Amino acid sequence: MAYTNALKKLALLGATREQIQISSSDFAQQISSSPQTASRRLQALEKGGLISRVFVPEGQRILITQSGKDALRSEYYEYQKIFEPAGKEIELHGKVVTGLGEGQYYISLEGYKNQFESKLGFTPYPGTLNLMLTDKSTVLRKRLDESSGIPIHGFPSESRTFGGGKCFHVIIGKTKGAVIIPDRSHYPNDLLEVTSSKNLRNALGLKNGDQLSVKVLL
Amino acid sequence: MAYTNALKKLALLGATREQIQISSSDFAQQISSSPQTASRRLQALEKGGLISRVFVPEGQRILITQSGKDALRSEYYEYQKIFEPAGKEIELHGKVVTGLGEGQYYISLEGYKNQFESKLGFTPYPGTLNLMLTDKSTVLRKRLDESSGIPIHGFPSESRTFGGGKCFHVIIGKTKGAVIIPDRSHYPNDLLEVTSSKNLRNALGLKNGDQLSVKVLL
DNA sequence: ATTACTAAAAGACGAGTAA
DNA sequence: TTTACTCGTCTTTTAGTAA
Repeated sequence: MAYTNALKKLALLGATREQIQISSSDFAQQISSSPQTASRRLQALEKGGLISRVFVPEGQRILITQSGKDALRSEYYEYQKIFEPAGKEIELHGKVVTGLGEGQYYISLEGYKNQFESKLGFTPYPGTLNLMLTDKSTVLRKRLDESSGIPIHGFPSESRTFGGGKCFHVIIGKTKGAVIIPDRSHYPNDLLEVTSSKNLRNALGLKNGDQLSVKVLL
Repeated sequence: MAYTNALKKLALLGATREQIQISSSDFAQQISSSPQTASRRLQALEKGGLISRVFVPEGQRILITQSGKDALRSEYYEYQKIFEPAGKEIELHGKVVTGLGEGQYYISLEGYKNQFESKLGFTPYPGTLNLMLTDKSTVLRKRLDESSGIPIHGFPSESRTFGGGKCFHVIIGKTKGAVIIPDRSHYPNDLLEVTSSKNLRNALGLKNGDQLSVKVLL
């Protein structure tokens, strides 16, 4: 994690999104160093797998790799933790959308329902409220991945095995509920599934497209 | 800015909010260094005015100063810029509140009105929509302080001088408008004043307490 | 136990140079 | 022009020691 500052500069130049073209001497100015040091930094970042490079006559084209982005993101999380009030809840914002209707099915299964009742303290209404998160909140939401939350265990049935997941207590205005995050690796990360003892759509008078913000308690 | 990592660690230990007690050797583990280096870092941070220290037999009590917090915040902003989509707009969220009624008065003054018309491209409705920002958005809003925005100049009148400020284009759902930020130093930073050509309350069917998110274009 | 000094070891830096 | 090597210098770190 020594060259994170150089990596940050590259990111600010847009290298998280697209290849940027830059020479060692240009980059030297960015990080206030000599071209030699700049060159060394880029070598080190490449060696560490944080960036990928292609050389062109005018310099090099640089793109930050996934693991580079991950490194930056974890730095970002640390600063978020510093400025997050109390550091114990995060606020997510999005608009109400129609879900896939899966929530209704899963929540009504005994294997899940019992766990929700004992671990969350309420019997979930059979049906979830789906929020399409804003870009900003999608980034924030990833912090839930880092937190263990309240684990919901999977269980086998006669025909198939139902996967596990985790949930978090959530407050929607004055209403209590929970966010459900399945362990499935390909779960869309801009979708937030919220459950409560009541039908949230009716209780809050929500319709598709309405904006809503929820406070997730870590 | 060399010891920003040590400062970050202190912040993560809670030293932005309260004095934390720590010894050099404890801190050494936090920053993966020897106690000597840890000690020197703390000295350097103190010398730089980023932290204040009180010595106790078991070690020292450390609190991050305002200028230390500022340094951290500007780091935070940089990471926000990286993960902000397109990096050109920020999303603020808050709830509708009743303003002081000042907006209505000021906007109708010729000296301001003419500037709004020429610089924003619309004639503002005499009256502003006031948003009480969430904690999260209050932090985000500070990025507007760093950006120059569209300057609104102050002007003298017969009786008094009217101060200047700046504004930013803003999108509320599908409606265009502008955020107005006066230069006054004691302007509350959790309040966002939004204007548009229409009466936003009526146009969007808003009432006090309603949640609303707006996209501010930097 | 601390903090913080001094001095040896390690590491990083930039100038010069080759490709 | 590049990138990236070597090499001498300077900075930073750690170990040891004192207070």
